[in-house]
Amino acid sequence: MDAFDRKILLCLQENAAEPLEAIAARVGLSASPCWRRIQKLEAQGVIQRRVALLDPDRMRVGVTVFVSVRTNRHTADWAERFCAAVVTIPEVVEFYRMSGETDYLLRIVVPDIAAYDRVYKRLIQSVDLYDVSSAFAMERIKYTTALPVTYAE
Amino acid sequence: MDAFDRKILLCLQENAAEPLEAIAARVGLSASPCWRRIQKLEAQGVIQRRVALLDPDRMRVGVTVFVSVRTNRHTADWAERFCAAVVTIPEVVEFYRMSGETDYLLRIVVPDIAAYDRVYKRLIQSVDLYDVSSAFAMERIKYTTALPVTYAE
DNA sequence: CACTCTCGCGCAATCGGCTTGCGCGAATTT
DNA sequence: AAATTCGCGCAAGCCGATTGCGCGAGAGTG
Repeated sequence: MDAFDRKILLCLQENAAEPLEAIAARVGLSASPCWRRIQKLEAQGVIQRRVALLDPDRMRVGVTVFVSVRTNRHTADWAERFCAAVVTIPEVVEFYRMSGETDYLLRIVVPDIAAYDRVYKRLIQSVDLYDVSSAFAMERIKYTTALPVTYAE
Repeated sequence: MDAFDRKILLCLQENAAEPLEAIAARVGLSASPCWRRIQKLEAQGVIQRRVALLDPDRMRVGVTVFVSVRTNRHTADWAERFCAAVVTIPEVVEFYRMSGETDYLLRIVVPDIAAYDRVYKRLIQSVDLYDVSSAFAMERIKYTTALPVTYAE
C-alpha cells in the first residue's frame, strides 16, 4: 500500500459516488490504474463494501443513547444468548464487549425517550442483567465512518 | 415515504454498489421508478452520501477505545476550543456531548495501546481536562451504519 | 556497463448500466 | 361519470466503467 492507495481510500471513504475520473484526477493518476487499484483493494478486503448513509433526523432516530451493561452471569451460554438477542435489535447500531467496569456497551438510536424505553424493556426481558445504565447524547459533534489511513502497511 | 422507499433504503444501507436493476427487483419495482425514488431521497437529504467502509484490521486500527471526558471549565470558549481540537484528530471517529456524569464521549480507533497513548497526550495538551477515563473494547460484536427504517414518516 | 525482464502507467475502444422521454393505467377528485 | 393527477413500465440514448495493448521506468543479472 503506497501513497496512491491511501489517497484513493481517503476519497472513497468520503464519497464513494464520485466518478472514477474525478478520483483519478484527485490522486494524480489516470482512470485505468486508479480503477485497477480499487479492484485490488476490494479483492484484498481492505474495502469491505459501499453503503449509503442516511440522515438520522429525517429517519426520526435523532436520539442517541449509550447503554452500559453489567452482568453477574459470566458463562459462555449467557453471553451467547445475550448477544444473539441484541444483534437482532435494529435500534442497536453498535455493540462492544468491554474491559473494565462495564461488560458491554451499546449505542442505540431512537426517535425519543419513550421509544428508548421500549428498546430497554426488550433488552432486559431477553436475559437477566445485573446493571444497566443509560447515557443520552446531547449533541453529535463528530461522526465519521472514515478510518485513518496513516497506519496501513 | 412508503414501503417501497423503506425497502430501497434498507438495500442501499446494506450495499450501495448493487446494480439498480437488482435493487429494483428486490423491492418489486422496475428500474426507472426505483431510480427516480432514489433521486428524490437524495434530493430530500434522506440519503446523505455514499461511502466505502474499510476493514479496521487491514487498516491497522483494530483497537477501539471509548474515552469519557469531564471538564470543570463550563464556558462556551472552552467548549469551542476543545471541539475544534478533537474533530481534527483522525483517530477520533465519534464524538458526542453527553448528559450525566461524563461531559463528552469519544470513540477512538488505533493500532495498539502505544498509539492510543499518543492520541491521549495530544488530547490533554490541547486544553486542560478535569477527568479522562478510557475503556477498551475487547470485541466488536455489532457495528452497522444502517439506521432503522421503521420510524421514518 | 549494457541487456533483459518485470511491473505498472496511459491511451483508446468497447461494453454495460444509468438516465430520460413517453404512453398507459389506477386512484382520487369534481 | 368524467376529468385530472400521479406514478409505473418500456425502450432508446448516452455516459462512464471496463479491458486490451503498447510503452517506459526501474530492478536484477551477465
